[in-house]
Amino acid sequence: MSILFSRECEYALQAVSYLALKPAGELTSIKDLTKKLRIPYHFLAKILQRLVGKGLLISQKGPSGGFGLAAPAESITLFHVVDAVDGSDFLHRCVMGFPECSGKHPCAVHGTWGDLREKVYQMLVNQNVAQTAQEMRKPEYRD
Amino acid sequence: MSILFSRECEYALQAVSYLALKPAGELTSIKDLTKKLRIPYHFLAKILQRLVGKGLLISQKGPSGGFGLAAPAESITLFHVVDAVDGSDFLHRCVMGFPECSGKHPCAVHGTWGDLREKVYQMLVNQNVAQTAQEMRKPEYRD
DNA sequence: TTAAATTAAGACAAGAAAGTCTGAATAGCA
DNA sequence: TGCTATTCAGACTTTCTTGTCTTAATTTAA
Repeated sequence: MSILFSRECEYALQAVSYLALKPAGELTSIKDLTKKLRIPYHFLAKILQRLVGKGLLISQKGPSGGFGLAAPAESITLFHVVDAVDGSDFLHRCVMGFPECSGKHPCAVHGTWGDLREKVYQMLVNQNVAQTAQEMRKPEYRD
Repeated sequence: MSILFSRECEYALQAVSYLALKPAGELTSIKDLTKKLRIPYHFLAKILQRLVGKGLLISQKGPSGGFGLAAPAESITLFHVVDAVDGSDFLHRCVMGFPECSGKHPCAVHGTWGDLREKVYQMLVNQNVAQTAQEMRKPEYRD
């Protein structure tokens, strides 16, 4: 299966949301993150490094080092994260996989899916990680 | 990446749509199907066999054998095909991958995604393969 | 009854995604 | 300085998906 985003992308969304919960400037170690989220340590490390490379996160080595948002949480949308990890091809591909499907040669659900896809896009663009962070305040995520 | 359905599922949707174009009862060989759709022969064979197993298609061996729909095209929806191949987990999973996300502990986009997902479901249920078959009448798919 | 055309079945291979491990680099601190 | 905690980088492994191949079974028709 495969629900819109790769596992890596889902992890990225969760991790960035968690970081958005911390005061700006505070760094969080991978160890801390894996304790809250249930994401394999080394896999998460790789994902965070990639997000640093994309400019979404900053990092610092050494004791009291870790990762933090590179910009205010309000300014980072879910789409920024998705685009950095999975890219945005899903906004263009035919849902039935027809290579010929396009505005000129639409498949049977081209229009319907196009509308829905646009709404998914709006959802991702309108939601910033300060908002999704609220999720992490729930009891399931507390120490 | 991963746009909602697996490659196998996309191929299944295309193949069933193509079969829906033929008069009821007429059988189509794998060779014929691969000529129109650009799907690897043996992979398509495997997919068709699975659809026979699921009761969506019928098959017959030997010369002039092949595959055909097991029911009237109007009665087979896209959802029947998707469910047979990929299952319907995508109707339940959290789009951000939070294991805890549910009606009781919704994530930030739980509601928004729930609405969109329901619309995707409606799209699949309301579209039968007689309708999607029309797509295949277009010049790109003619001999 | 034999030959040809087809599906059936399942082992195998290649590729991609997910996850693991190790060693190096860096930073803080005693 | 040297110790420790951390990220960085990349090779490696495992698992899943996608695709290929081979052989058997079935059907039709000459």
